[in-house]
Amino acid sequence: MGRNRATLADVARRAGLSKTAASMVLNGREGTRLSAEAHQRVFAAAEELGYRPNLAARSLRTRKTATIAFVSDIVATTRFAGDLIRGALDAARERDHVLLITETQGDATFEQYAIEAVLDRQVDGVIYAAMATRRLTVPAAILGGPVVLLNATSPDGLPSVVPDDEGAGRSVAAALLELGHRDAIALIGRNRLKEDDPEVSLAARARLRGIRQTLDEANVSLLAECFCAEWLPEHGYAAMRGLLSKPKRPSAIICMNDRLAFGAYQALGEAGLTVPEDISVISFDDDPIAAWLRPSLATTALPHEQMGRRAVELLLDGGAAEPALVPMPLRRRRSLAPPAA
Amino acid sequence: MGRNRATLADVARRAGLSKTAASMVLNGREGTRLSAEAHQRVFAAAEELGYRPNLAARSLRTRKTATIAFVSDIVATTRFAGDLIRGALDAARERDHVLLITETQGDATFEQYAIEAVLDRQVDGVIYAAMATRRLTVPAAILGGPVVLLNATSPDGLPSVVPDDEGAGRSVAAALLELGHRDAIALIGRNRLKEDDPEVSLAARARLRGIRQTLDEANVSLLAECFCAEWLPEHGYAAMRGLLSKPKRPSAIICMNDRLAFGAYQALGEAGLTVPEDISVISFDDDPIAAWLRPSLATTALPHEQMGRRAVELLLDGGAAEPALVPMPLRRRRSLAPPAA
DNA sequence: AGTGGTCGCTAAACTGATTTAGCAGAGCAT
DNA sequence: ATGCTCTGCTAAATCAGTTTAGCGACCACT
Repeated sequence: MGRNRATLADVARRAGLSKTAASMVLNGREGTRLSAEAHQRVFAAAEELGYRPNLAARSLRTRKTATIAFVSDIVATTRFAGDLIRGALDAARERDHVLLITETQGDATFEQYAIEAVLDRQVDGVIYAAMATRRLTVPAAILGGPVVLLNATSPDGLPSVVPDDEGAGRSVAAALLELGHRDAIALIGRNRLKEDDPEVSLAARARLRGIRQTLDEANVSLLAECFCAEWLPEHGYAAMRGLLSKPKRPSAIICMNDRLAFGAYQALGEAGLTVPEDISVISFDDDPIAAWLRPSLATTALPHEQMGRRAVELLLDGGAAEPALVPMPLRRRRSLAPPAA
Repeated sequence: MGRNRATLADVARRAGLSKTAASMVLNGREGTRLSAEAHQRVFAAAEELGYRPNLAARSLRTRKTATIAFVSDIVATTRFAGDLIRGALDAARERDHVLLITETQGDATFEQYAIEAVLDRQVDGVIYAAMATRRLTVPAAILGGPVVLLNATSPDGLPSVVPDDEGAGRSVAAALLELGHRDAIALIGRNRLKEDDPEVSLAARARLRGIRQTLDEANVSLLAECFCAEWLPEHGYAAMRGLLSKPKRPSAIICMNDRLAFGAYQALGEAGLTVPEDISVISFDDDPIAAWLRPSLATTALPHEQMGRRAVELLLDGGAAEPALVPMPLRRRRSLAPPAA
C-alpha cells in the first residue's frame, strides 16, 4: 500500500531547503521567518512530488493520529447503528479525522481487547457508544484521554450525547391531546426492567415521564397501560389483542416503540379495525418500517445521525459537561386522526 | 491518550539486555540464539511494566499497521451494513487487526478524500464495499496494495465476495415446487434497470436466473411477472393488488425482496386473504421484518456477516481470484403451504 | 599456532516526520 | 572595532520501534 511516496526530505531537497524549513512551511507555522520565496518553493516542490506526509512518522513525534476510536457494545443488531456511525463519520471527515471501529459485544474479554487495540494505535479520543440508550461505566483504561459517551450516560459525569426521550414523550402525548383524544388513550410497552434499571434503558423511563407530565397537565389519565416483556412486534400484537378484548375500546394508542406499533397494527388488522379512523396510533423511534406501514405510522425519530455528529464535535471541539440532549422530531403521519365521534 | 507507557528501551533495561534482544524475544523471532534465560527475563520485564509496543513507531519501520480500511459507498442506508461490518470486525479481531471505516456516499470528492485518508494511514489493505450487490470500478489509487471487493465485483478481476443470489433463486423456486405449486406461481419485482445494469444490481438478474432455471427444469412457467420501479413495500402492495384483480389467482408469490413481500402482505390482508392458506409467499434478503410479519415470512438470507468475514480472510490470508460466492440459506417460515385444493 | 565455526548478544543505522537550539550575515549604534 | 538585534535559515535531537552488521568468547580441527 502506497510504496515509494515522496518524503519530506525529498520535498526539501527539491526546494533547495532544509527539512526543517519544509516542515514549517507545510504546517503553516506562524512566527517563522522564512521568506515568501521559500514558501513558494516548498509548496511547488510538494505539489510536484505529490507529497503526502507519513502519518505514522508524524504521530510518533506528535502523539496525535487524527483518528477517533468508535467503541460500541453492539454495532450490528439494531439498524440504527449505521446512522450513529454515519453521523460520526461525517463530522470526523469535516475535521480531517478518521474513525477506527471496534465492538465489545458486551463481552469483557472483547472489551479489553478493543480498548488495548485502540490505545495501542494512540487514538486522539474515544467515542463509547451504546446501542440502547442506557447508563454504563466505562473501562478505566480509556480515561487517560478524551472520551465521549454516545447514546449513554455514565456515573462519572463524562460528556455524553443522548436523545431527548422525555421531550419525545411530551410531543407524543401533546399530538394526541391536540387531536382531541382524552379519556381513551392507552399505552403499550410498560416494562419494569427497562424503566427501573438505567443500565438496561434510560429511554423507557424518560418517555413515560414525558407522556405522564403532558397528560397530567391536561388533567388526563391513561385508559390502560400494557406491560410487555420485550419491545418486539409479537408483544405489541398480544398487548393490542388484550386491549381489544376489554369493554372500553381506546381511541388512541401510544406504543413505546415502532416495533410494538407494528405488532399492534397486526392485531388491529385482524380485528377488522382501521387506523386511524377507529384508532389512532403513535410511537417512538422512526424505524424504517414506520414509513412502510399502511397507514404510515406517526412517531418521534431517534436522531441517531445528529447524535453521532454531536459526539465527534464534543470530543474534538470540547463542550459542556451535562449530557447533550438531542431533540427527537415528531413525524406526523397517517396514523393520527381525531377520535371517532 | 495513554501517556507514560513503558517503551521497549524500558523493558530492555529492566531485563538487563539490549533493545535488539528485547525486540527479538517479544516478536518471537526464529533463529535468534538468545538463551532461554534471556527470553525469560524479557517476558518478565515486559509483563511487570505492562509493556505494549507503540504501533506508530513499529509501522514507521515495518510499513505494517495491522489496520484494514473498510471503504463503502453508503454505510447507513441499509440495515445490512451493520452485519457486513460486524463480520469483518470479528475476522479482523481474530487476526489482530482493526478496521478503519470511511464512506464515499457515492461522491467522487468524498471518495478521493477517503482514499487519501486511508492511504496516509498506511493501511495494510482495503475492503471496498457496496451496499447493494453490484459491479463497480475501484479508484486506481488503492490498487497499490491488497484490495478485496465486498458485495461487489469489478471488471479488473479483483478478489471479491458476493452472495449466491442465483443459488437463492433456485432454493426459492425449489421450495415452492416441493410443496406442489406449479402453474400458479407469480413473481413480484421484475425491474429492467436492476436486471440489465450490473452497476446498479447484480442480484436481480442472478435471482431471476436461478428461479427460471429451476422452474424450467420442472417444466413450469410463471403465471405472472410484475414489474416494480423500486423494491419497496408500496410497490409490492401495488403489484399484489394488480395480481389479485386478475381472473386467475396465484397459489404462490415470489417477491424479489422482503420489503416487496411486506407490501404484498398488506394487499393480501386488505383483500381478506390468508397467508399461507390462500397464498404462499417467499422472498429474498431475510430483513428483520421477515421474522416479524404475521405469519413469519419464508425467505433466503443475505449472509452479510459471513461475507464481511470472508472479505477479511481473503484480504489477509489470500485466496482465489474468482468471486467467492457465499450461500444464501433458506429460512423456512410460516408463509409456505401446499396450494389450496 | 592458526583457522573456522558457533553461540549469545549488542551497537548503530534506519523509518519520516517535528522541534529545539543556534548559526551566519546584515544593519545599525556606539 | 565592538556589541547588539534582527533576519533567514539549518543541524541535530527526538519519537519508539526493527533490522543489519558484527563483536568477543569459546570450541574443534588441522
